[in-house]
Amino acid sequence: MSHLSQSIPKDKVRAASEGLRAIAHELRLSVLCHLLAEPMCVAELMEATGSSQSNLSQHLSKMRLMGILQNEKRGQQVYYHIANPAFAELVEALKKIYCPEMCFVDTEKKTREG
Amino acid sequence: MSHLSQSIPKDKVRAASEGLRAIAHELRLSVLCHLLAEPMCVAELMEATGSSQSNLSQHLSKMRLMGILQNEKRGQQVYYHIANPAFAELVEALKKIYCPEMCFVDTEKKTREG
DNA sequence: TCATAATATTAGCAATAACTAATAATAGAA
DNA sequence: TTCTATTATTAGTTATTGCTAATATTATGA
Repeated sequence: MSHLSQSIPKDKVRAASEGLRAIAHELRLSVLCHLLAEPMCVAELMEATGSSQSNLSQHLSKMRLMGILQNEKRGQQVYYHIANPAFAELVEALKKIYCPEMCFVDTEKKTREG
Repeated sequence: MSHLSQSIPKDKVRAASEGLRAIAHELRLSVLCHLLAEPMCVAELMEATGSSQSNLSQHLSKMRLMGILQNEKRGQQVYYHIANPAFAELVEALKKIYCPEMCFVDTEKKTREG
Protein backbone atom coordinates (compact mmCIF):
# COMPACT_ATOMS: atom_id res chain seq x y z
CA MET A 1 0.00 0.00 0.00
CA SER A 2 2.22 2.86 1.20
CA HIS A 3 5.52 1.11 0.66
CA LEU A 4 6.79 4.18 -1.17
CA SER A 5 6.87 6.36 1.92
CA GLN A 6 10.33 7.82 2.54
CA SER A 7 12.24 7.64 5.78
CA ILE A 8 12.28 10.80 7.87
CA PRO A 9 15.44 12.96 7.76
CA LYS A 10 17.73 12.66 10.76
CA ASP A 11 16.87 15.95 12.42
CA LYS A 12 13.16 15.28 12.07
CA VAL A 13 13.61 11.83 13.58
CA ARG A 14 15.32 13.49 16.50
CA ALA A 15 12.49 16.00 16.91
CA ALA A 16 9.88 13.28 16.67
CA SER A 17 11.79 11.19 19.17
CA GLU A 18 11.89 14.07 21.63
CA GLY A 19 8.20 14.67 21.17
CA LEU A 20 7.43 11.03 21.73
CA ARG A 21 9.61 10.78 24.82
CA ALA A 22 7.81 13.80 26.20
CA ILE A 23 4.45 12.08 26.06
CA ALA A 24 5.58 8.48 26.56
CA HIS A 25 5.95 8.79 30.30
CA GLU A 26 2.96 7.23 31.99
CA LEU A 27 2.15 10.16 34.24
CA ARG A 28 2.62 12.72 31.48
CA LEU A 29 0.45 10.71 29.13
CA SER A 30 -2.19 10.42 31.79
CA VAL A 31 -2.14 14.17 32.28
CA LEU A 32 -2.48 14.73 28.56
CA CYS A 33 -5.44 12.39 28.40
CA HIS A 34 -7.17 14.35 31.11
CA LEU A 35 -6.34 17.70 29.57
CA LEU A 36 -7.71 16.48 26.27
CA ALA A 37 -11.11 16.88 27.85
CA GLU A 38 -10.66 20.23 29.58
CA PRO A 39 -8.15 22.52 31.30
CA MET A 40 -7.41 21.47 34.87
CA CYS A 41 -5.51 22.93 37.79
CA VAL A 42 -2.67 21.15 39.52
CA ALA A 43 -4.78 20.00 42.47
CA GLU A 44 -7.32 18.47 40.12
CA LEU A 45 -4.58 16.70 38.21
CA MET A 46 -3.13 15.39 41.47
CA GLU A 47 -6.52 13.97 42.32
CA ALA A 48 -7.05 12.58 38.82
CA THR A 49 -3.64 10.97 38.46
CA GLY A 50 -2.89 10.08 42.07
CA SER A 51 0.57 11.57 41.78
CA SER A 52 2.41 13.66 44.35
CA GLN A 53 2.42 17.43 44.12
CA SER A 54 6.12 17.78 43.51
CA ASN A 55 6.37 15.04 40.98
CA LEU A 56 3.37 16.24 39.02
CA SER A 57 4.59 19.79 39.09
CA GLN A 58 7.92 18.75 37.64
CA HIS A 59 6.29 16.89 34.81
CA LEU A 60 3.94 19.76 34.08
CA SER A 61 6.88 22.09 34.03
CA LYS A 62 8.71 19.84 31.61
CA MET A 63 5.78 19.72 29.23
CA ARG A 64 5.31 23.45 29.48
CA LEU A 65 8.94 24.07 28.63
CA MET A 66 8.57 21.81 25.61
CA GLY A 67 5.61 23.81 24.39
CA ILE A 68 3.17 20.97 24.88
CA LEU A 69 1.26 22.68 27.65
CA GLN A 70 0.39 26.21 28.58
CA ASN A 71 -0.78 27.45 31.93
CA GLU A 72 -2.92 30.25 33.17
CA LYS A 73 -3.22 31.53 36.73
CA ARG A 74 -6.64 31.95 38.26
CA GLY A 75 -6.28 33.15 41.82
CA GLN A 76 -3.98 30.73 43.61
CA GLN A 77 -4.64 27.98 41.11
CA VAL A 78 -2.72 27.36 37.93
CA TYR A 79 -4.73 25.84 35.14
CA TYR A 80 -3.03 23.80 32.44
CA HIS A 81 -4.19 23.08 28.93
CA ILE A 82 -2.73 21.51 25.82
CA ALA A 83 -1.01 24.24 23.85
CA ASN A 84 0.09 22.29 20.82
CA PRO A 85 -2.73 20.68 18.83
CA ALA A 86 -0.27 18.24 17.27
CA PHE A 87 0.07 16.54 20.63
CA ALA A 88 -3.66 16.45 21.11
CA GLU A 89 -3.82 14.70 17.75
CA LEU A 90 -1.11 12.27 18.73
CA VAL A 91 -2.90 11.35 21.91
CA GLU A 92 -6.14 10.94 19.99
CA ALA A 93 -4.30 8.67 17.54
CA LEU A 94 -3.03 6.66 20.48
CA LYS A 95 -6.53 6.32 21.84
CA LYS A 96 -7.66 4.98 18.50
CA ILE A 97 -5.04 2.28 18.83
CA TYR A 98 -5.27 1.44 22.51
CA CYS A 99 -8.89 2.31 23.20
CA PRO A 100 -10.75 2.01 19.94
CA GLU A 101 -14.01 1.51 21.78
CA MET A 102 -13.78 4.99 23.28
CA CYS A 103 -13.16 6.84 20.07
CA PHE A 104 -16.67 7.07 18.70
CA VAL A 105 -18.32 8.49 21.76
CA ASP A 106 -18.23 12.11 20.64
CA THR A 107 -18.26 11.74 16.89
CA GLU A 108 -20.85 9.05 16.23
CA LYS A 109 -24.28 8.35 17.61
CA LYS A 110 -23.67 8.45 21.32
CA THR A 111 -27.08 7.03 22.05
CA ARG A 112 -25.69 3.53 21.58
CA GLU A 113 -24.43 3.27 25.17
CA GLY A 114 -26.56 5.96 26.79
CA MET B 1 -14.31 20.20 19.00
CA SER B 2 -13.71 16.84 20.69
CA HIS B 3 -13.83 18.11 24.24
CA LEU B 4 -16.07 15.22 25.18
CA SER B 5 -13.39 12.57 24.73
CA GLN B 6 -12.86 10.51 27.88
CA SER B 7 -9.54 9.89 29.54
CA ILE B 8 -8.00 6.46 28.93
CA PRO B 9 -8.28 3.86 31.74
CA LYS B 10 -5.14 3.33 33.80
CA ASP B 11 -4.09 0.00 32.31
CA LYS B 12 -4.53 1.31 28.80
CA VAL B 13 -2.47 4.37 29.63
CA ARG B 14 0.24 2.03 30.85
CA ALA B 15 0.10 -0.03 27.65
CA ALA B 16 0.14 3.08 25.48
CA SER B 17 3.04 4.45 27.47
CA GLU B 18 5.03 1.26 26.95
CA GLY B 19 4.28 1.29 23.26
CA LEU B 20 5.36 4.90 22.98
CA ARG B 21 8.57 4.37 24.92
CA ALA B 22 9.35 1.50 22.59
CA ILE B 23 9.29 3.73 19.54
CA ALA B 24 10.41 6.98 21.15
CA HIS B 25 14.09 6.06 21.14
CA GLU B 26 15.82 7.82 18.30
CA LEU B 27 17.51 4.76 16.84
CA ARG B 28 14.44 2.58 17.16
CA LEU B 29 12.29 5.25 15.55
CA SER B 30 14.79 5.58 12.75
CA VAL B 31 14.68 1.83 12.19
CA LEU B 32 10.90 1.89 12.09
CA CYS B 33 10.91 4.69 9.56
CA HIS B 34 13.16 2.65 7.31
CA LEU B 35 11.16 -0.52 7.76
CA LEU B 36 8.03 1.38 6.87
CA ALA B 37 9.32 1.31 3.32
CA GLU B 38 10.50 -2.29 3.11
CA PRO B 39 12.00 -5.18 5.09
CA MET B 40 15.73 -4.78 5.66
CA CYS B 41 18.49 -6.93 7.05
CA VAL B 42 20.69 -5.92 9.96
CA ALA B 43 23.63 -4.89 7.80
CA GLU B 44 21.39 -2.62 5.73
CA LEU B 45 19.96 -1.09 8.88
CA MET B 46 23.47 -0.52 10.22
CA GLU B 47 24.30 1.32 7.03
CA ALA B 48 21.05 3.25 7.01
CA THR B 49 21.17 4.32 10.64
CA GLY B 50 24.90 4.54 11.20
CA SER B 51 24.61 2.58 14.41
CA SER B 52 26.93 -0.14 15.68
CA GLN B 53 26.13 -3.79 15.12
CA SER B 54 25.72 -4.65 18.76
CA ASN B 55 23.67 -1.65 19.66
CA LEU B 56 21.35 -2.04 16.70
CA SER B 57 20.94 -5.73 17.35
CA GLN B 58 19.90 -5.06 20.92
CA HIS B 59 17.29 -2.57 19.86
CA LEU B 60 15.96 -4.88 17.16
CA SER B 61 15.74 -7.62 19.72
CA LYS B 62 13.83 -5.38 22.07
CA MET B 63 11.31 -4.42 19.43
CA ARG B 64 10.92 -8.03 18.38
CA LEU B 65 10.22 -9.10 21.94
CA MET B 66 7.60 -6.39 22.18
CA GLY B 67 5.86 -7.66 19.09
CA ILE B 68 6.65 -4.57 17.07
CA LEU B 69 8.98 -6.34 14.66
CA GLN B 70 9.29 -9.78 13.20
CA ASN B 71 12.33 -11.29 11.55
CA GLU B 72 12.98 -13.86 8.90
CA LYS B 73 16.27 -15.55 8.09
CA ARG B 74 17.47 -15.60 4.52
CA GLY B 75 20.82 -17.31 4.35
CA GLN B 76 23.13 -15.60 6.79
CA GLN B 77 21.04 -12.44 6.83
CA VAL B 78 18.15 -11.72 9.11
CA TYR B 79 15.49 -9.51 7.62
CA TYR B 80 13.25 -7.43 9.84
CA HIS B 81 9.84 -6.03 9.12
CA ILE B 82 7.11 -4.27 11.08
CA ALA B 83 4.84 -6.93 12.53
CA ASN B 84 2.24 -4.76 14.17
CA PRO B 85 0.35 -2.46 11.81
CA ALA B 86 -0.65 -0.24 14.72
CA PHE B 87 2.95 0.87 15.03
CA ALA B 88 3.20 1.50 11.33
CA GLU B 89 0.15 3.71 11.71
CA LEU B 90 1.68 5.51 14.67
CA VAL B 91 4.85 6.23 12.76
CA GLU B 92 2.84 7.44 9.79
CA ALA B 93 0.90 9.72 12.15
CA LEU B 94 4.20 11.02 13.45
CA LYS B 95 5.37 11.74 9.95
CA LYS B 96 2.22 13.71 9.30
CA ILE B 97 3.14 15.87 12.28
CA TYR B 98 6.89 16.18 11.87
CA CYS B 99 7.25 15.81 8.11
CA PRO B 100 3.95 16.90 6.59
CA GLU B 101 5.68 17.65 3.31
CA MET B 102 6.63 14.00 2.89
CA CYS B 103 3.21 12.57 3.49
CA PHE B 104 1.68 13.16 0.12
CA VAL B 105 4.42 11.65 -1.95
CA ASP B 106 2.79 8.27 -2.36
CA THR B 107 -0.86 9.21 -2.20
CA GLU B 108 -1.01 12.38 -4.28
CA LYS B 109 0.53 13.45 -7.54
CA LYS B 110 4.17 12.63 -7.06
CA THR B 111 5.13 14.46 -10.23
CA ARG B 112 5.40 17.67 -8.23
CA GLU B 113 8.99 17.09 -7.13
CA GLY B 114 10.10 14.64 -9.76
C1' DT C 1 1.36 42.04 58.65
C1' DC C 2 0.93 37.04 59.58
C1' DA C 3 -0.99 32.64 58.40
C1' DT C 4 -2.46 29.48 55.03
C1' DA C 5 -3.22 27.27 50.59
C1' DA C 6 -1.52 26.24 46.02
C1' DT C 7 2.22 25.58 43.18
C1' DA C 8 7.23 25.63 41.91
C1' DT C 9 12.00 24.60 42.56
C1' DT C 10 16.11 22.30 44.20
C1' DA C 11 19.19 18.69 45.69
C1' DG C 12 20.22 14.15 46.23
C1' DC C 13 19.21 9.39 45.66
C1' DA C 14 17.24 5.35 43.09
C1' DA C 15 15.97 3.15 39.04
C1' DT C 16 16.29 2.62 33.99
C1' DA C 17 18.14 2.67 29.82
C1' DA C 18 21.84 2.93 26.51
C1' DC C 19 26.33 2.14 24.85
C1' DT C 20 30.85 -0.38 24.19
C1' DA C 21 33.75 -4.23 24.06
C1' DA C 22 34.14 -8.87 24.10
C1' DT C 23 32.40 -13.27 23.02
C1' DA C 24 29.10 -16.69 21.21
C1' DA C 25 26.21 -18.70 17.77
C1' DT C 26 24.94 -19.82 13.05
C1' DA C 27 25.16 -20.24 8.06
C1' DG C 28 27.67 -20.57 4.00
C1' DA C 29 32.10 -21.11 1.32
C1' DA C 30 36.41 -23.29 0.48
C1' DT D 1 36.18 -29.48 8.71
C1' DT D 2 38.00 -24.91 8.89
C1' DC D 3 37.45 -20.14 7.78
C1' DT D 4 34.67 -16.13 7.22
C1' DA D 5 30.56 -13.27 7.33
C1' DT D 6 26.44 -12.10 9.74
C1' DT D 7 23.88 -11.60 13.72
C1' DA D 8 23.02 -12.31 18.77
C1' DT D 9 24.19 -12.18 23.60
C1' DT D 10 26.46 -10.86 27.83
C1' DA D 11 28.76 -8.07 31.22
C1' DG D 12 30.18 -3.88 32.76
C1' DT D 13 30.14 1.13 32.60
C1' DT D 14 28.01 5.51 31.80
C1' DA D 15 24.23 8.45 31.10
C1' DT D 16 19.53 9.63 31.69
C1' DT D 17 15.37 9.90 34.01
C1' DG D 18 12.27 9.82 37.77
C1' DC D 19 11.16 10.18 42.55
C1' DT D 20 11.13 12.01 47.38
C1' DA D 21 11.87 15.33 50.81
C1' DA D 22 12.74 19.77 51.85
C1' DT D 23 12.32 24.52 50.83
C1' DA D 24 10.84 28.59 48.19
C1' DT D 25 7.40 31.39 45.95
C1' DT D 26 3.01 33.49 45.25
C1' DA D 27 -1.70 34.72 46.16
C1' DT D 28 -5.36 35.19 49.33
C1' DG D 29 -7.64 36.00 53.67
C1' DA D 30 -7.76 37.29 58.56
